[in-house]
Amino acid sequence: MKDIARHAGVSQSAVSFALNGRPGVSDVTRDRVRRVAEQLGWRPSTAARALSGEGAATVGLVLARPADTLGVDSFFLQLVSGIQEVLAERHLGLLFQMAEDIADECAVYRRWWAEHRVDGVLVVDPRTDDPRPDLLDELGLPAVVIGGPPDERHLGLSTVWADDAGAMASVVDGLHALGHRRIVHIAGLPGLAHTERRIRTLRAEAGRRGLTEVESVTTDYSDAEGAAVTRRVLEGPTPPTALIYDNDVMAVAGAAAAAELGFSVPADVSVVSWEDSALCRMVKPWLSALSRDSVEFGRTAARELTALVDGGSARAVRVPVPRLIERGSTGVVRGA
Amino acid sequence: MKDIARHAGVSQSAVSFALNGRPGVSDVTRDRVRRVAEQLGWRPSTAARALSGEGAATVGLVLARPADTLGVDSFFLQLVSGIQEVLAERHLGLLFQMAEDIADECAVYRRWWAEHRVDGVLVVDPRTDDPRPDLLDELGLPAVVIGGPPDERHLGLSTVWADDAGAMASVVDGLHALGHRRIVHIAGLPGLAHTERRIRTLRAEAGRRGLTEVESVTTDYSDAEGAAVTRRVLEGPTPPTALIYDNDVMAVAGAAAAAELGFSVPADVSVVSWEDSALCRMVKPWLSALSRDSVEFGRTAARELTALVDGGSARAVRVPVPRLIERGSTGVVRGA
DNA sequence: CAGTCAACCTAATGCGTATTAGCCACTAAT
DNA sequence: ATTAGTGGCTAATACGCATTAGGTTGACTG
Repeated sequence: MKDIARHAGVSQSAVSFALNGRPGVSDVTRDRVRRVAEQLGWRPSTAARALSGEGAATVGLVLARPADTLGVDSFFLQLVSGIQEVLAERHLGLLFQMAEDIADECAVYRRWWAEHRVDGVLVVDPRTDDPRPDLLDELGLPAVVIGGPPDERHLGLSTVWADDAGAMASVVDGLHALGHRRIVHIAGLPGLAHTERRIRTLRAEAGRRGLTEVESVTTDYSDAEGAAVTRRVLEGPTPPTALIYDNDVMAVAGAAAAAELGFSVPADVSVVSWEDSALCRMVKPWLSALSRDSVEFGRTAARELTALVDGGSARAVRVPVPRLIERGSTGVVRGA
Repeated sequence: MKDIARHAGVSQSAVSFALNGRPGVSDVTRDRVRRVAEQLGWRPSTAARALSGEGAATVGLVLARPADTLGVDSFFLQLVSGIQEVLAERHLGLLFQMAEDIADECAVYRRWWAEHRVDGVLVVDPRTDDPRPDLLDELGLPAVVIGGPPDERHLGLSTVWADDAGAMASVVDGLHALGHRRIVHIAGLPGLAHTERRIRTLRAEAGRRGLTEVESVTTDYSDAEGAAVTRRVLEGPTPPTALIYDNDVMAVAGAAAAAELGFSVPADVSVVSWEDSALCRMVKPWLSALSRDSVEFGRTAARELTALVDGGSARAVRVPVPRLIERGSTGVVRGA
């Protein structure tokens, strides 16, 4: 800015006013300054900006998954892609960090806050009994919880969520209509909020219909556990006729395991994946899956966070309920 | 620091000396200051640090892939996981950005550089005729090219690479020993450096053995193109007996396509995937794959970048050649 | 006992930006 | 004709840290 001021023959303050659209300089001076700045390829130093109270122009995202459980995943990159799209427009940076566990993640938030490194954070994989909302509220760090249930207890936190309960109800509806009475839900990690929500809803829906042979089993989302649980339940005395998997990886692995045991999909057992991706179309038959727009999910979350950072008030935004794409893996119960 | 100074009864300078291990304060004072800092939960403001010449304590990574070609991927997250591990130790942040294309990516580097936002960058997906090394050299931004060939032309750039040529040679060796003479290589994106390297090596190896029915076909890495190319070559007059896929997604899709056409794997056609992941064990038979330690790859790259940022000189580091894991998808040629 | 030096500390400055206070010339209003 | 107001600018300050230049004390030396 010193250089620009010199070239344009004005003071640094005038340059600042001109470039930030503040009053205090004439239009001709403003234009001149802008041209010089352009020509010199000037960009404000984020450090200096941050130091003079403008915030860090950065939001944070930490992913707390141990490195070894990091498998094939399409959701996360798509989510980030959507987030980026919105952040890039506003020239906001995304600081990304991986953590070993939630405690580690909290430490990262604390550090970021103390270092004034981020203006806000995006929180993923909300849990039941999650310490993060409390912490972020305490720190006064604007945050958007992605995938969590609406949270009225924390006034600084926005929430972006899909109605898992509604989706689960519609899946059960569909399977029930096809004649399925014995359903097993191969769920994800036990501590996650949406896992518990789906399990609860499934139980409620089953109760409403008087279905007694419906259960949920939690896993670590891996193909190995997905296959193992599938084998276990199919080898039981009264095998289920429908399997609902909480992600695509387990669904594919589970379908393969079922085939190995001699169960034909969908004649003997129907399979539904709670995540749609290319994976679901790599096996025969193609898997029926709940599809959602993960990129748009990311966009929405980022938009909420920027609103919050700009001083807006927190709110809960609902994204469309995932839609069931019927493919070849679901059908009427044999003999029904 | 003002608060700490007040609490400890010394000047701000003394606090700075004490906390940064500089001489100029007695040991007792140093301890006292440190205790106070600890108690107050002090962390240096990155903005202020950066402003006073310490660098941004951040490195950048931009991924230039259009959002819609973002498919199932295990490599990238693992790479980032390794990168993080090293960066986190040194309390360096990772600024992540997605870009539409290489030009966009270059613009991001320019902006980051002008804004003093990063101390260095990690460059992925190097291309033949890549504009990025020139740009980064010109900007004087320390950089590590991940997966590129050693580059002596740019003195500020380190390179971390695996010997694709060696790996390709060993794969061809293996297939040749099994009796394969007609091999098709379903390659990745045409502009990428490693794609071209593998293609060149395959041609050279074929030439050395007098194999005339060996070819490479470039794709966009998607399951759709992987399957399409597979169908096309298998339906030709003299179908190949071995297929080498540049990633796991195409390998799986290709194997499925082959099966649909009535080709049995590996009796009629052998399949090798140039990327190992859970995917390769989700299909029957399990796919033989080239396995590499992507996490370690990331660690190495991050280590090189930190060395460079610390003022070290550029160099080319070779990571181990990917190893072929023989599973059920490769075998002797029928009738051999 | 004055002089020298080292140890320990404080004061002052700079980094690049935004902002606030102040200054000057000129116009409009009383 | 004086005053109040205003547009257009400059000077000065703050932000939080690192660093450099001083300054004070006490011990040690000749």
